[in-house]
Amino acid sequence: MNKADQIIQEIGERPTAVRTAVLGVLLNAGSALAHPEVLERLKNLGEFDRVTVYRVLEWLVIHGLAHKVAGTGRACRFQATHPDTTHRHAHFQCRECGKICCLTEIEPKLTNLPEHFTVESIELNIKGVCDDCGRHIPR
Amino acid sequence: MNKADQIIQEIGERPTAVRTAVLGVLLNAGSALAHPEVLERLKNLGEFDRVTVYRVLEWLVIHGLAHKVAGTGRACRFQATHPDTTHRHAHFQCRECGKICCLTEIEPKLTNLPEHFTVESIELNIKGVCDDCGRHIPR
DNA sequence: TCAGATTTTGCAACATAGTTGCATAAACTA
DNA sequence: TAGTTTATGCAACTATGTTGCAAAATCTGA
Repeated sequence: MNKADQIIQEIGERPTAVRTAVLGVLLNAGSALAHPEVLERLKNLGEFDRVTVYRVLEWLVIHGLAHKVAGTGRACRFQATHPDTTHRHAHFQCRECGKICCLTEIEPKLTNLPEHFTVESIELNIKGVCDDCGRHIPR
Repeated sequence: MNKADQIIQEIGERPTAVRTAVLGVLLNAGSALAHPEVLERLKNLGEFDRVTVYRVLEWLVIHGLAHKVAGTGRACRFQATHPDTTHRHAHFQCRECGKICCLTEIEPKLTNLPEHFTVESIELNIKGVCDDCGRHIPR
């Protein structure tokens, strides 16, 4: 059975064709994908409506199967939540290629947080130049 | 003389009417403002074109007089850089009222960053419920 | 397994956020 | 003050995302 299918069934929700396909795409991607990229990769798997894909991406986030990352551009990117990524981890976005990836080794530490704020999530976005681009592009 | 005017002159750039007005709005705001909010507040100061305001906001960022914060919505928010805010600081966005404010007391610490990534900026976004909303809205 | 209820999908239209090209206006320089 | 550069305003456009609604798919209980 499909990995994506399995994950959706495990949380007791309906593994429809679109959900399975979208989650599958996210699981296979090495980095966070923007909506157009997801749509592009779905073309190999069938015809899916862009609105439905938007809704499925939101659905995945609500059900904790993916998370939304705000990058440098205007578009949000989505990434499947792997069991080993906790709620508190960092994303790295490359200025050159725009790729976003999880840096699981980094644990953002909060010190001196004002007491009257209730914290629900922490996002640590690091921007710079990634390994690949740093090698190819002399600076 | 106007504070905004002065700041722009100090960096050796032209303090035009729009630039002074926009920077003034950002300086007076307690939190980061999205483009429509800036436009709204500018109405008291005269008629300004929305495209020009977009361009001025970008201009302020390029010249280091403001910084751009990605919030939960799609719109970017802009905040005047105060002398006491360093390049590495945190933003807090309230889930209820959407307000974004700087938390200068927090210093994001990076540990275990992979060596092959060149870091240019670090953004620590904390989401939750702010002081005001936490008091008014029982949860 | 069928009828009705619920959920999901697809389509069209709309909304929001931001960009581009270009002509005019303002500011600067010699 | 004339010419050059820079900034602004307007219109049109692109990108990203949302809403309403009807049709299709799925589920549930008899």
